[in-house]
Amino acid sequence: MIASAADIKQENGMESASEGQEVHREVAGGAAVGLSPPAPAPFPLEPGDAATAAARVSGEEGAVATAAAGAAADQVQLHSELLGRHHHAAAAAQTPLAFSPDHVACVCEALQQGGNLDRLARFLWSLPQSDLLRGNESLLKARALVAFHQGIYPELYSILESHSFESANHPLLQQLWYKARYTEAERARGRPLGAVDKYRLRRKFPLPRTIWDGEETVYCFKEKSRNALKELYKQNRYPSPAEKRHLAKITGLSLTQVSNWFKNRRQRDRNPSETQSKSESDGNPSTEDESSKGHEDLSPHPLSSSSDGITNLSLSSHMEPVYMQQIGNAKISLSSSGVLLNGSLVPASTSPVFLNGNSFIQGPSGVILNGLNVGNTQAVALNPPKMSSNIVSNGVSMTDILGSTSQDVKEFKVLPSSANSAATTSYSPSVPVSFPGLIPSNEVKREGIQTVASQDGGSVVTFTTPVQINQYGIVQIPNSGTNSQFLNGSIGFSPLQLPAVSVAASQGNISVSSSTSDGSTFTSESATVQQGKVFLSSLAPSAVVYTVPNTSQTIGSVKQEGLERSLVFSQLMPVNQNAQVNANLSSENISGSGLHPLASSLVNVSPTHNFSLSPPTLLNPTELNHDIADSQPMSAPVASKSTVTSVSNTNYATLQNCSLITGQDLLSVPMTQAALGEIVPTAEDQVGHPSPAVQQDFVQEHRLVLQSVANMKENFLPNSESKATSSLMMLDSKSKYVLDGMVDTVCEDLDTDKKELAKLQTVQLDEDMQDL
DNA sequence: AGGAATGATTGGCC
DNA sequence: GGCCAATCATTCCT
Repeated sequence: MIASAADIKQENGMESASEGQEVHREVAGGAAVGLSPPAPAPFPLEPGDAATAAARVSGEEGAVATAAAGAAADQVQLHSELLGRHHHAAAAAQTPLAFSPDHVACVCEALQQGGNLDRLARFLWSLPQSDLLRGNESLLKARALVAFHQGIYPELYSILESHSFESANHPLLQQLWYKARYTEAERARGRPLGAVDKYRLRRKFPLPRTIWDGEETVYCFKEKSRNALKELYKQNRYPSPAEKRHLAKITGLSLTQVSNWFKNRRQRDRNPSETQSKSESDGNPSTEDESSKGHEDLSPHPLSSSSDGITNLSLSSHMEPVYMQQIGNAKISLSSSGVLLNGSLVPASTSPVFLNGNSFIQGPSGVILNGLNVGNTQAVALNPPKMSSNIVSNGVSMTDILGSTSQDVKEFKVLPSSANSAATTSYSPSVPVSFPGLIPSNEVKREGIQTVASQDGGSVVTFTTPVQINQYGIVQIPNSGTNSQFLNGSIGFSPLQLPAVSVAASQGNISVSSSTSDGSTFTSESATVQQGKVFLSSLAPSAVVYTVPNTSQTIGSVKQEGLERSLVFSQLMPVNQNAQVNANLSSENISGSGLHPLASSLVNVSPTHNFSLSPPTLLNPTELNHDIADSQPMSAPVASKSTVTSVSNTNYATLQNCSLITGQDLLSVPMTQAALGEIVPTAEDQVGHPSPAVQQDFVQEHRLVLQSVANMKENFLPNSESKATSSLMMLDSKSKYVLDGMVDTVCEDLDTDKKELAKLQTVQLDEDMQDL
């Protein structure tokens, strides 16, 4: 058994859990079964028990079980009973399934969550061979668990190596892998293994790429995480709690780990004699201490960028940062000489800030957008051209987002990292996004100089003309560097604050308006893209499409009002006032380890953030002919601290697939079965949208809905076709996760050579429940 | 195996 | 609750 966090770390190189409680919970949970000493011999299998097993799971875990899970279990019971009668007959293999593979997967998940591997084994035993061979990931995972439990390690290795698992399942499977190796070695040696022994075993038996994103770790920390820490350390040796949280989220580390890192770092810098590794220290003491205070005020995410495929440009009006999501692979170059975004220096030349399509942290001089803030309100790109491993899995660093791409069409995994790390929802479309052409090489020019002044004393970013969006979707803001200001003692740019920008897309047109929501001093301007061109025109300040209401609420340790609040939106979604999106993938609230590793495929969505958008005046909802019938009022408070809404468009078609949400409407999140996995596209160009499993508790109070509006096509997308379907699935009874819905959106663009897949809108918000 | 590098923990202080 | 110094434990390299 894992006895300590260190052990966890040991067992799973990818995992660095510092929070002992979480670790133990993990051990005590689903993983506990898997990690317990394998049964010496296969337990008697009684096919008839499979039903009871499944049923009992839902019953025993009734406290958290959902009706859906129960129903599934019932079905399983029926099925199992049926199979049980005929199991030993040759006909068993031909016995038609009483339920779909999804149901089977659901039951597997439920049984795994329940921790009863014996029953799981019996259930697997009861399944027809054809099902077992089908390759369902949940089934494979279940088989791996059973193999481990039964001590059939060769089979375990074979399973793990034969299928490329979703990254959400990696932590668990990695533990199985290592634990099996350890156990084998222990048996061979006849004595317990020491730390060094285990380490050597890990080196000897590296994880197969099927359960590992390939990202190397050094001392348990991934290099990207380390770089992010170093970058911030250079700017600020004493990050504020908010910054730490953000950093924790972007790095996938726990808050404790981040704090420890800084603490150790400071200590070892103070005592160079102890450690020769002074090299990391930036040797710029002048920027060290004083920067922290200012940071705290400004750090909260003016500009954030999520990894692959999603770019969040924060255009904030004074206290209300707004994240605007870039499309496709668009890059935003703020200056030629590099930009320090809220405390992080971003050399533009060497460390491009990839908004939408690339990691925010790259290279040795990683890019931290908005300093630490990326994490807190981190938007999650759902439509990255290529998805990387997600941050969300237990103990898996969020920085994974930069990493591997799942082969699978859909990869949606949200698992809190074991140590309060950030949770991320990611969605990887199977179809590459063809961004070029999305925005015609025609210029998007912004003429005139716009100066943005922040009322809260924040940084001011002045854009000199022209702002251009080239054919590659790169937004170029010349001379921005010269106008940057040093804020908070930070070197480089202070948080980028821009007027709120509203974007409405219609039939290839993009209208962008920026204005102040609250009488801010920002000059209102609007940009309209028509037929490939973007026109920026001044608008009355009142003409705000996207604004974040001024709320004076402060959440958590964030003292600055509005700083924690951020709105991330894409051109896709005009959102009206009162529309709220509460989607919080909170890792801190729900530690990955606290969750049963087995439930790794489930998505945690916890409510911590919501955003309120003021009604756009630029675009009249009626004009857009939006029709959102399924909208539901949200019970969540309108004003919350941090708000992150991320909607990603990666292609032109996506832009067209806009949804306008009116006042009381809810954003509906397309839910697919992430855990159960198989998204069945209805059309060739249809992209299944992985949907986060919403934490049940949260779902009750907050409905996160991403909704695609079909109506848009009439006005804007004559050729596009979108449809949304929703379904409710309950994934597992124990983990309290609910697959809230499933929405498949299809967008077909006839204007393009290739049909574009509609992208999933995602909302990821994350804020600590603890703060609440 | 030894030692450096690094993350985590402990106890004290403010 | 955060920071510090000291220390322990693990990771990594040789």
